[in-house]
Amino acid sequence: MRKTIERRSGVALWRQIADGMRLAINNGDYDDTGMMPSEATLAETFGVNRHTVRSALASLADEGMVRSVQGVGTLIERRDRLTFPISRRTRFSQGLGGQAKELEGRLVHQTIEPASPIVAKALNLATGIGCVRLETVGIADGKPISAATSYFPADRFSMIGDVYARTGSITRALAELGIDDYVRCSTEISASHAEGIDLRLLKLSPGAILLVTTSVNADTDGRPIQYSRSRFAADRVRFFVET
Amino acid sequence: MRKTIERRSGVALWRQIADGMRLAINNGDYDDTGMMPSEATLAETFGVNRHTVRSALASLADEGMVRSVQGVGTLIERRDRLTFPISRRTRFSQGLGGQAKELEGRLVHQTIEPASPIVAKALNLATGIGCVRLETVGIADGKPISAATSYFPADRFSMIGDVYARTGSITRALAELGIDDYVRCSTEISASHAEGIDLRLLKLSPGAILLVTTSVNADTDGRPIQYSRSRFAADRVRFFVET
DNA sequence: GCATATTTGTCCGTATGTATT
DNA sequence: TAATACATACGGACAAATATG
Repeated sequence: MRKTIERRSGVALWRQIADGMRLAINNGDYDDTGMMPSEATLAETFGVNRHTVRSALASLADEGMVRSVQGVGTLIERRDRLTFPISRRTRFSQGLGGQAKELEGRLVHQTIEPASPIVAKALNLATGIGCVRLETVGIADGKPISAATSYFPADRFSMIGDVYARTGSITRALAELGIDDYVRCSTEISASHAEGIDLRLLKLSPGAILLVTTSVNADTDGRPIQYSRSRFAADRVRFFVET
Repeated sequence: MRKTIERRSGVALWRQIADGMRLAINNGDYDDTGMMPSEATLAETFGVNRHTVRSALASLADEGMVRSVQGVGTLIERRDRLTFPISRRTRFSQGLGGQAKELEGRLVHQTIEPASPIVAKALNLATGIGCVRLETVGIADGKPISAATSYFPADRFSMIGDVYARTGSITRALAELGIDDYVRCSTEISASHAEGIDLRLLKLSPGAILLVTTSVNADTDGRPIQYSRSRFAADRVRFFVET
């Protein structure tokens, strides 16, 4: 199978090749052997010089995806894409049963600020009403999966940052604050290149892709309680919508 | 607002900047004036030379996003990210009401082939049963939005390729073949870099992002009739899930 | 019409990164 | 490892088109 590599496109050949190989690995293309083809074979496949393939493999090795062993070949170290169900009952920490051994939510930052027009509309508040903003990172088996910015009405949830920091879960934090149950109203999904702080929070390399969800959760009375924008490392997750 | 541009990352600065500006345009950041800031301002914002900004703008002009006029500035020509609802009633040609003037489905290729294990499982058939495979492209206002590979059981839908080629719509093609109504059972969503034929079909440049959906449609009796893998140009669409 | 500031377009040269042989 | 070719990025200077008062 001959891959398409474009020159003079503003993307270095080695990066295009690295992206292609990462895709193939996550796709399970090399699952039978657990190894990459030889550098010579890859160079032939992509139609480039072996040096260029080596640059691509070095980049993948850098992010822990593969490991090259002299005299043996290039071993695949990691291949995993978690499946997140999206439904009325969507929670970060549930629905992943068995897919990850350890789940953790970490509070990066919290502030109280007046609601912007967008946040106000989503939470059904007047613009300028105080909101708690949480910056959080979701971690599965020690690997950062998502970075999220969440807004809660400050009148009802002024303490949620502290509780979340202690419990590591929005669901548990809301439970302590009297919300036994809540539902996902809507989810908007898009994709973009990772930028700025997300590169660092999610330990991504430039050019990496984010799956971005914008969602609203409401209590059982239908009152909005949380507006979030979550950025998922696209090569680690997929979403599943049952309709 | 200072954007993060990474050097020595394997992605040319002008491309990172072009991607950032495309994102901002689609995000509506410049809607008040309908123009980009001056090249000098952009160069300052991104912390690069004006020539580099010009390369990025040239690339955006190339894809019809902006148009530069000497002495005036750089005008925004197009700003569009279609919102696709995902629900039990998901169809390409519906739910886009008003978002695009002209919608079209084009048949690229069709074959009849035995069902692979994955296709067979999705369509609830035995492996090896004949299936019609359609390669299609969805076009809105003359711009390719999605490329899709669809499988239908050949016994019931052997003619669907021809009907689709004539009608330009899966829904209408199924209607002619006796399926008045059908529902979306499940949708899986992921994202990856565009590769190979998708670059050409969707007229994308390397490094572009795809939103990939894998879905199953069934008739009203619950029998699966269509299994599809659709690749959407991520900078032209978003998905919306109501739950 | 005129002068001036602003903005894009084009040219020069130089240094560095990328890819091949 | 070295030599080569090309793409990328920067800096500066000036021309051409447009907007403003």
